[in-house]
Amino acid sequence: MDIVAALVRTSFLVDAVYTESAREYGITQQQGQLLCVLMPRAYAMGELSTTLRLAKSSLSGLVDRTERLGLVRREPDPRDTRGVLVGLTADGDRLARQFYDETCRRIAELPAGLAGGDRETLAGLLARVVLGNEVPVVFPAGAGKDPAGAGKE
Amino acid sequence: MDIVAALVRTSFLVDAVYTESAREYGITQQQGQLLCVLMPRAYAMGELSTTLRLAKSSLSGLVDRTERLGLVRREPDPRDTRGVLVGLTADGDRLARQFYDETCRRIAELPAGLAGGDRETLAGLLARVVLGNEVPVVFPAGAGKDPAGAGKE
DNA sequence: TATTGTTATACTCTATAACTATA
DNA sequence: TATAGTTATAGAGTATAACAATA
Repeated sequence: MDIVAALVRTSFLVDAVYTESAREYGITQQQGQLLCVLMPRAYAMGELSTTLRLAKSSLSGLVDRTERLGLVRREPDPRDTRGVLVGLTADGDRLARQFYDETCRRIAELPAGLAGGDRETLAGLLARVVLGNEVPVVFPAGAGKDPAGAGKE
Repeated sequence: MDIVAALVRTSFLVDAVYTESAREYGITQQQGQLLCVLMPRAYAMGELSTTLRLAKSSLSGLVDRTERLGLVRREPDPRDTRGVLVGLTADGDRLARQFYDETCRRIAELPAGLAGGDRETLAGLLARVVLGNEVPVVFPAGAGKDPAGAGKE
């Protein structure tokens, strides 16, 4: 298997786990991703649009639907009257942590067949790929409480 | 960056490249994936449903839309009167090869910052992850003509 | 005038449930 | 009765273009 097929099929696998986990928490993959991005802090719509690589109108709709679930909230941006800041509600924060922890747990199981040293090597190489390609932080490492089993590995 | 964040962010990155590439060929990511799966041979709807992890009605719609673009074709299954076989049309085969080659080229660029040996190591470790988790072959390695620059690496 | 964000509109994607036809 | 697919329906996701309000 060449590097391209390996990357694409790994991506497909991770995506399926992420989607399935979100589903079990009553949210969609996109909503889960939004919650994870917002875990450390509130974002302006424009920032979110860039981070999630979505057209701004697409993001408006995503925030609308997630707001309707009571998971995020729009607040005025004190530094720009035109803007809004999107942040987690108390419910959203609780769900985000649960979803994040559980999803970490499941994804951490994917390389279960690798020995500890190989997992370290894989993590290091992927980190270099990610950092070399300006990937926005859609999934913070070690945000919130230490996710079970995924903290330092 | 731990292994979980590395996997999720890599997945996000690969997904973005794949989607962008599809877009430039006038198709969606899902249609592109369908075309790639069908490159080696025709599939029954049920097989496709399993391979792409889609509900069968979701797949019916996807095939409908892709058929409307003239890229795939439904044919009766000679071995089961109830079933249909979905295969590429001549146009679909041509587009699939172009899309596949170009997408391979772009994804092969993602680990450009890694030395050849490190790329080999990464490919090997990811292959073990994929093979250890029963990922369907959504993106064949080396199907059709040798994709530029992604053949043996 | 440029930027921030929303609305209007039109697709695509997805799933569940009900259905048809064949095995 | 079980299986292969389709249809009906509903909602989520996405983008482009036009718009409102503020910088």
